[in-house]
Amino acid sequence: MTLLEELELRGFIHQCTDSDKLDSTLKEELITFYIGFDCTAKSLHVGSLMQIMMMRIFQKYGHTPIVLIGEGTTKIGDPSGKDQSRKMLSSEDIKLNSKNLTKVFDIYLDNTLKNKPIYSNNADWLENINYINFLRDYGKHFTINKMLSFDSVKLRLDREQSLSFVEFNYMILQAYDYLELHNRHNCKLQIGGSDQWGNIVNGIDLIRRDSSKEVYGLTTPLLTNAKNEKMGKTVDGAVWLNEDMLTPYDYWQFWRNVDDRDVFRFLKLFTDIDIAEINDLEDKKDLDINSIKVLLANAATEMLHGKDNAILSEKTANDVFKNEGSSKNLPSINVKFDKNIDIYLNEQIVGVGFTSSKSEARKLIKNSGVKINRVLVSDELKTLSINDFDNNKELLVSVGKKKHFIIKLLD
RNA sequence: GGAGGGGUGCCCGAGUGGUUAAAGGGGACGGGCUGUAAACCCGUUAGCUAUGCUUACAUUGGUUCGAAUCCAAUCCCCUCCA
Repeated sequence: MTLLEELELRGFIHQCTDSDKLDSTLKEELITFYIGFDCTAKSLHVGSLMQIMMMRIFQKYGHTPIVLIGEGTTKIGDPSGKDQSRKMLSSEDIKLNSKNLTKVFDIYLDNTLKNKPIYSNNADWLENINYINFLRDYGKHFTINKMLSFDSVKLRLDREQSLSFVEFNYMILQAYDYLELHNRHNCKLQIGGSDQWGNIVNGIDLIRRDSSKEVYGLTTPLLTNAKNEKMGKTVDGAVWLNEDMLTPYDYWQFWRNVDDRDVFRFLKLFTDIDIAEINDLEDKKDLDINSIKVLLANAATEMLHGKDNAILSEKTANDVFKNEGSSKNLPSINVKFDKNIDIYLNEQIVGVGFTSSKSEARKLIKNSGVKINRVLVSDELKTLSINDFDNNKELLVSVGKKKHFIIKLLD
C-alpha cells in the first residue's frame, strides 16, 4: 500500500492538485512537506487532529514534516471560512499561544528519527519584509482579478460584509510562506483543511512563477460529525488537546460518546489501528457498537495522554456508569463541620465547578438532577449532616448521570 | 468629508413609554425513553442571605410617577456616495 492509498482509504483526502504526479514523487523520493497552524488559542483542538494525524502517517513513510507556526500570519487573521473578521490578538498573546500549542507535536510526532519534524515560524521572515521590495518581487505575481475570485473573498463580498485590506493580504503572505519553505527546506507539499485550498493553490502558483518548480497541495475534508456540525468546538469549550485545558478522562469521554455513524470513520482517521483490521470489525455481523466506541476512546486517548491515562479513564468510566460512581478517581472536596455554619449542598456543587453559581445548582436540584449516595435530593436548600456520610466519612454526590464527586468529612 | 442603517441575554433575533428578567429560535444543561448513541417528549437557562432584593437591552447624562423603548452627547459597527 502506498502512502496516498492509505490516506485515501482512511479518508484523509479531499482535494489534491495533481495526485498522479504527487504519487510518483512520493514513491521516488522522501520529501519535505508542511502544515501551518495559527496561534489563535492556547491549545489545538480535535479540529486540527486530522492534520496532525496526516503528519504522523507521512512521517511513518519516511517523509519529513515541517510544523509551521503562524505567529506572523496570526497577526493578520485568516479570512477563510469566517463571516466576520475577528479581533486582533496582541503580540504577547500570540507568542504565548504559540508556545503552548506546539507541545502537542512532541507527542504525535517522533523526534528521534532521521526525518524528525522541523519547527518553523513564519514571523521569522514575515516580520522583516520590506514593503516596496515585496510588492516588486512578489506582488507582481498576484492579480486582483484572481484574488477576488477566491471563495474566502467572494463570500464576504457577496454577503456585503467588509473585508479589510489586512485580511485581504493574508493569502499573499501564506503563499509567500510556501515559497519561503520551498527555498529553505525544499518543501514540496502543503497540506491543509479544505478551507485552505485557495491559499495553498496561491502558494503553488507563486512558486511556479518565481522559480518554475512544480510543488503540490493536498487538503483534508472538513471534519464534521454525523449531524454535519463542525467538530471540536462547542460553546462552552472545545475538545482541547492540551492536558491542562481538558482532562484525559473528558477527552476519553468525547470519543466514547461519538455518534454511532461516526465510529468507523473516526477509527480510521484518529487511530493507528490497521485499516484492514478496522474493515473486519465493520463487516462483523453482530457488532457491539459500544465496545468499538471504547476501542476508539482508548486508542485516541492512549496516543495523546499515554496508556496509563487511557486505562484509568476506562476504569473511571466503568465505575461511573456501571456502578454509579464508585470510583476512587472522582473529584473530591473536603468539608469540616462547624456548629454555627450550615453546609449547603448547592455550594459544594459550585465548589467542584459543576455549576458556576449557587442559583444554578439550586435549579438543578429542583429539576431532579442531583443525588446524594444515589438518592434523589428534593430540597433545593439541602444542608449536609453527619448522617449523610458513610463509615469512611465520604459522601457521593451525583449531578446528572455522568458527573459525580465525593465530599470528604474532615475532623 | 456627505447620506443612511444599526449596537438587546451564551449566540441569532422580536420588542419602539407601564403585566419586560425581556417573545421566538439555536445552543447548553437536567429529566423521560435508551446503549454514556441518534430521534422524540418535558423542564431549566442573570445573581443573591429569596414569595423579596440587586444587576441587566453599547457608554454617560437627561425627560418622566415609570425608559430597552423618548431626548442629548460619546464610543463602536455596517452600507452607499465623494
